[in-house]
Amino acid sequence: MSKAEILVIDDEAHIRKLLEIALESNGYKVWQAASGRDGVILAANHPPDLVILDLGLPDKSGHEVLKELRTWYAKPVIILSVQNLEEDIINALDHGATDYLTKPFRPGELMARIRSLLRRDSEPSNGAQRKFGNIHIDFIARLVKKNDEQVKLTSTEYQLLILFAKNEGNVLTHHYILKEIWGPSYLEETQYLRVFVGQLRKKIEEDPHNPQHIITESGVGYRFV
Amino acid sequence: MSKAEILVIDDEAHIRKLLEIALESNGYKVWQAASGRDGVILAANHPPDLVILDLGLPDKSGHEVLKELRTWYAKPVIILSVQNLEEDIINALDHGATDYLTKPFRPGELMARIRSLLRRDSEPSNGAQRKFGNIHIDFIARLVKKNDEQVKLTSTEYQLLILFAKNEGNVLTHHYILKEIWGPSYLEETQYLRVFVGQLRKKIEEDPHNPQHIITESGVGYRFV
DNA sequence: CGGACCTGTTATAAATTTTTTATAAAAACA
DNA sequence: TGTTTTTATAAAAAATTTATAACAGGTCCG
Repeated sequence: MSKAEILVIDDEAHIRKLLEIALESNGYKVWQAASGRDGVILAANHPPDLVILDLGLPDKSGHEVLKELRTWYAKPVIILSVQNLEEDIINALDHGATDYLTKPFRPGELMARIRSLLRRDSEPSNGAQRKFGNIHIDFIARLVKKNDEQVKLTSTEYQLLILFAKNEGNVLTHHYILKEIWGPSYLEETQYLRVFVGQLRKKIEEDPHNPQHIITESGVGYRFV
Repeated sequence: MSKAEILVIDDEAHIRKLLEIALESNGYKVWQAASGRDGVILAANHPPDLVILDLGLPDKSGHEVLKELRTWYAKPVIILSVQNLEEDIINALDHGATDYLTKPFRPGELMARIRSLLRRDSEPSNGAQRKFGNIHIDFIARLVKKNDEQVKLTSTEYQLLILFAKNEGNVLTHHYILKEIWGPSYLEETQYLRVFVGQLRKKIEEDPHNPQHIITESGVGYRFV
């Protein structure tokens, strides 16, 4: 694999410099933007493999940049923020952030996370398939198998499963799932989600009444494991 | 790390002098303000790493200064008070004070508290996950582990734990917790808190009857360590 | 056209969580 | 010490959230 390219969007010059040094010494190619506007333009002209985005930007809030990016950009976005607010984390994750660090952070930890995200991101593309216990997903063939036998999923069910698979282990909020699958005007249609989660469970769970893969987090959302 | 900067807001010149000597001899850079107004302005122009604030100020009460600071300032604020009024202390803690001392105080104790607060503030609070002894919290995955095994928390229990974790070591008053979790109209529902603290203890404490993490501060609130 | 299939919708049962109540235990206080 | 206040815990009732079935309407396809 050639050098992974990483875009840093941060208004603070010293943070950009710090990240530049750390990232380049780890073999990444680094692009930099000092404002949200520049960052979005740069990302559009030259899509990086990963974005590091500061929430506290001068021109537009990081949340806006994230939202804008996510209209077309699918790769990992790591959020930096001075705050350690659960609310903020949920909000950023709701809008598609992949990971989250609060300043001050240890560069070593950031590097570890970047490695993990890039690894995960390159996995499905080389094999284009992943396994979750007895569930096997082939992204190219758009095929799902449970215990080696093919499972027939409808379009919506498949999208839902892919979304879960991409976020293995994390809780996905109702709002986030609804926004991703049905669109932003369906945020309150939690019942759709229940119905489709039910259908998906019937097809991929060994015992749908006692799900091992799609775990419900009451009051919050679902978690895929 | 470069010198931590500490702002002292106190109208009594001899106290300021005492603190200046004590703090500088401990390697801190000291800023001083003799009035609440000056203190707020100084803090805004040059955000310090920690604020020491006297409650008995001539122009505006220390409570007002604290409130004003807290609209944008997130770092530790240590309250000084001549009186040993429980009410006053609780009020200050309710409004975001981090710790408090009553005059006369021993400089050694103040230094110890400052060290502890600054250390905590510069810790690798990566935001994504933290450890408190045998308790491990992953904010991204919204996962809590006790001794490496997953603990299932309800939404409210989790929020409560996060609030505690964010304020490790501080006393959180009943009012403050209730306001943060249930909202400002639940300030008097202390019983809710008792029930949920009990549930949380059952799940995360080794011995719930002899809690090591969630410590009761009778008459005041709880402290998470 | 008719049938199979999928999505969206509604109704209702089941499960979980929160709130309330009661009472015992512990701590603070005088 | 005895009294009062505060806290802990269990258990109930209430409220909320979730699961599931059923069905209407639309679409696709032969």
